Amino acid sequence: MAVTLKDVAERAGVSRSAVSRTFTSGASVSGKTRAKVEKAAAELGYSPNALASSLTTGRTKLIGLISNNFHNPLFLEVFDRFTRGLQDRGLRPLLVNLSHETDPANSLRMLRQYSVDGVIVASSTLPPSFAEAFRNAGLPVVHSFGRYTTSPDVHVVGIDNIACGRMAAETIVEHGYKRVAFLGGPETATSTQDRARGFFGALSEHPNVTATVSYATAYSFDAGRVEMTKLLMSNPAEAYFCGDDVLSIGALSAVQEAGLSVPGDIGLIGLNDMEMAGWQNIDLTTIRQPVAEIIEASIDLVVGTIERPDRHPETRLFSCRVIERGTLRAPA
Amino acid sequence: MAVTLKDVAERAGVSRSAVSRTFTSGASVSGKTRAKVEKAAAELGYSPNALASSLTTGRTKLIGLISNNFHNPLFLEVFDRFTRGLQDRGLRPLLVNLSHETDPANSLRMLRQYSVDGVIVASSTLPPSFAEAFRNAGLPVVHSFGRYTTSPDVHVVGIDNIACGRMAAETIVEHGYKRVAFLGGPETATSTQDRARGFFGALSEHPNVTATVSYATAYSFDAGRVEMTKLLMSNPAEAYFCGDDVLSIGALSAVQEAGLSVPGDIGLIGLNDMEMAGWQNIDLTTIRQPVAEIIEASIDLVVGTIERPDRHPETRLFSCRVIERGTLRAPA
DNA sequence: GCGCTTCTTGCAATCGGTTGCAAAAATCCG
DNA sequence: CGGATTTTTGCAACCGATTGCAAGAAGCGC
Repeated sequence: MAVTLKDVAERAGVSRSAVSRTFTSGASVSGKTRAKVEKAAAELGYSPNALASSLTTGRTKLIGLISNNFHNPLFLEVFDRFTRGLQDRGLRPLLVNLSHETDPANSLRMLRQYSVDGVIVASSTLPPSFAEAFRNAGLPVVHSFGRYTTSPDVHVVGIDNIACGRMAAETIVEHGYKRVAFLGGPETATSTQDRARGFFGALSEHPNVTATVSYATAYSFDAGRVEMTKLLMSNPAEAYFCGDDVLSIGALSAVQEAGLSVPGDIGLIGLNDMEMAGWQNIDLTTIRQPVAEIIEASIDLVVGTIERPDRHPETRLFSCRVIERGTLRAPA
Repeated sequence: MAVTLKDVAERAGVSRSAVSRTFTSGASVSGKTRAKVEKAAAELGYSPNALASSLTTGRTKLIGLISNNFHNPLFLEVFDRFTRGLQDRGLRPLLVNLSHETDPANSLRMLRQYSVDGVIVASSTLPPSFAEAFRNAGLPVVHSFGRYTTSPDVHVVGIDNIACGRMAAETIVEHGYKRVAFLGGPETATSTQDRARGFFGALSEHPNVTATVSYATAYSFDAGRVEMTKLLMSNPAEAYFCGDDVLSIGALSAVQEAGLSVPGDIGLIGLNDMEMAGWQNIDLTTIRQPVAEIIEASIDLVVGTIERPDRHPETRLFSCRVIERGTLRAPA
């Protein structure tokens, strides 16, 4: 069925090596035979079998893309950019959906069976040990949207969640709020922990501002809505920094349902700047995470590590910035 | 670096064939050698190279998953379910992001290079010819969310868009609206064409209801918002059937910005029932597309066709149902 | 035209598996 | 226990490519 190297060689009247060489750049072939081969290949509709060649070259150009964030709308953009970015460099994403699994063993085995050249872990909730398992198995790996550590064992690309927490605090204070709060995601998520630390750290420099904290059970609309509904029942704060955008939108919904106005009665600021945050009927003030840059850097790093496997683990953090929309009142 | 069949064979003191056979189910191996092999394999941490074996078996267990819908939030759920469903059957999704390309040639070449066992085209906007190109190349293919045709050349799984259009019309009429309209996606999208046909077909049986039509430039929030803003400037209809949910939400935003009330002044009904439609601060009445069933059927069909390549092309349509929320007023 | 260097080319081994075949071993049965 | 049958096993060829090597062809300078 499929046309192989041998078919082309026979048709062109040359050896199989000659055909192979015309298709690998930098090999020595005369113009004459190259022409013959290309003609034959075109007539037969030949394209080389990448898997067979991977056997000898040791490169499959397959990249394992692992994620457990299939419910965060931001990740549709993440997958879009990853797949495009990888394709542009001639790499193919082999997608692994982690769902509720947190043990790397299965994914590791599977990705090794397919001899992926490298692995990208795209998740803001998986622990550093997850990505490390791949590095320990000798696979180039990058943890995107991962936690910042001062001495990483694997490449990490993402944002400085502590700095983001600080930025949120300062923004809220600048807007004149005095009684503020952090409405985090799950308390076990490292991103929530870091954002909380930054948030309260910055507030400690503003003794006239009081702050409280609570945690939603998930980074989800419902969790945000439920938690905010609860908060509204007893003396809520004037402004909330929410763990992420989808949580914020849930909280926003709760506030509106309670008949209160945003930002008049209650201010909100989110984090991510996912697409829906900009929808005019949501209009969420938020902190933008530079997704495109994070993904570009992740791909660069994994490619770089494939080329130089001993490359030293590196952390690349990108700075975020506040996107002012309609859920915080005008600055004081 | 990697441990191979040969290493295991040597360690276990058996032939390479023996090792291979212990790892392929249904092969003849005695309990004794199997035990020796498994022990050696475990000690060495061996797992067979799927790509190498694909050379002789002709099966890679790789499935090309092609899509160009990386901006429709519904597709995050689609990717979630596809990747999980494929994984559960031991298949691996090789994701292809079509972006703005509509020529199958590149994807086809690439997927053949990787000898995928089958292809799933997940797109509501690509023409039937796209999927057909794969079938013509001898690859098992299923078009998910594709257009219904009476004599398909490839498997198609999706919904009956004409029936959905009819359902939307009848729902709007039952709710007592007399001046209604269809706000479609791009006029070139087959899904929009079919929904329009069903919508106006059903309305022709209600001579006392007047209907108009217009088209947004894309299935997107902005396009919906822009088009609705325009419509509101001159004698808008009382209720709109919008091409899909994200378009509907854009339209909803435009109506709210104009200071009109939904469903009091203007009614809206969407299509898809994506997650955000159920968010309480959106609360969109819409027609639910049974995504889970569509994806299950798609996977079944592609697997079935891999097993029996001559299988006759089949169309599987799933019925939709109205999800009543808050953007249509109570029935008359 | 000759000797030398530089390019091309084909052979054959190899990558990591699978599988048909025939020999060897184990099992069955009377 | 012996012969027939069934199971297990290893050999060797093969899947579709790449690549080191040595031989052959071309190109060079004089």
